Amino acid sequence: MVNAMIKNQISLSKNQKIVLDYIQKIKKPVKAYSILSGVKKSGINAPPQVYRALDKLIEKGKIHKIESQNSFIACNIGDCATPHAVAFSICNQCEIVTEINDQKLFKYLSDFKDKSGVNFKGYNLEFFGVCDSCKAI
Amino acid sequence: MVNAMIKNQISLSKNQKIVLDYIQKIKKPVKAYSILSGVKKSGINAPPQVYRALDKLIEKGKIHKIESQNSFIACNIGDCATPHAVAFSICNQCEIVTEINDQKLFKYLSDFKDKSGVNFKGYNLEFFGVCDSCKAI
DNA sequence: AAAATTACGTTATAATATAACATCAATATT
DNA sequence: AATATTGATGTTATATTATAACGTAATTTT
Ligand SMILES: [Zn+2]
Ligand SMILES: [Zn+2]
Ligand SMILES: [Zn+2]
Ligand SMILES: [Zn+2]
Repeated sequence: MVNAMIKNQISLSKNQKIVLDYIQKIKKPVKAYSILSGVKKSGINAPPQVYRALDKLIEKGKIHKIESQNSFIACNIGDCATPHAVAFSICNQCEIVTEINDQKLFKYLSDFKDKSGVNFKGYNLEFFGVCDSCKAI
Repeated sequence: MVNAMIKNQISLSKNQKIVLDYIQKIKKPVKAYSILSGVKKSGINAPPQVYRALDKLIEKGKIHKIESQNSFIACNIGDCATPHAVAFSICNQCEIVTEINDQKLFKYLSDFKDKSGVNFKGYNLEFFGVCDSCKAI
């Protein structure tokens, strides 16, 4: 069906919408159990409901997991075409996370080959430093 | 003291040695509670003893944490000068992890500046793909 | 030697994540 | 339309990962 392709790009289930709305509202990375607290009033009661929604939202490129923090953040690029090829900067002081959208960096990493010539489908890059706001203090 | 500099490079406490020996023996990434099981016979009884050793070994560049797996692996480069500037390849099928030692990649990442010109002290990069052995199957 | 720092041992608990199972809803297949 | 398949939900329980807190011991610095 023609509509299937269009629909697949955007269709989110009820719980997925609830969780995504919450994550997008919070501008910072947020942890699974904070999400659970935040969406209890919307009828989500238990961890599996949150984790299932998170998994699907990651697959669909709507959010990303910040591995070094076990936290989740809304995609800042808009439905990342490649949800497993992402880069972030993380402030060591305030722990704010910013998704990096740099085509040159993406190309460099996508083209990278290791010493045996193996090229990789995806990558997760987390930069650590001190953000401008924290530097100013 | 002059010896301090020399000593600091290598000195590990008793528990740190036990944990490092175990991780180096296992060639694959290993999880904290597997380490705990593996070193119980050496007199380490409880999680905090393992996690403390892990923290110090990371600081000292002897091991690295694979964030996407919550696992730990011995440094393959030899006391990484910058324990928080590391890159790995991870096979999606067998989950084997290889530390990448590529000066060009390191320079590229160390020199990287984001859009506001901020440069970062460290980074953690995990590439995902299929390793040669798994491709052969 | 005294003080300060680092490491150790132990108990308990916090925080993160998944297994398992029953049910419901939407979508394809016949 | 009935049936099969798939995806999503609700729920309980449990597994996995990690740290808090406290007292003691060893080591290093002054
Ligand atoms: Zn994104
Ligand atoms: Zn900051
Ligand atoms: Zn290393
Ligand atoms: Zn493999």
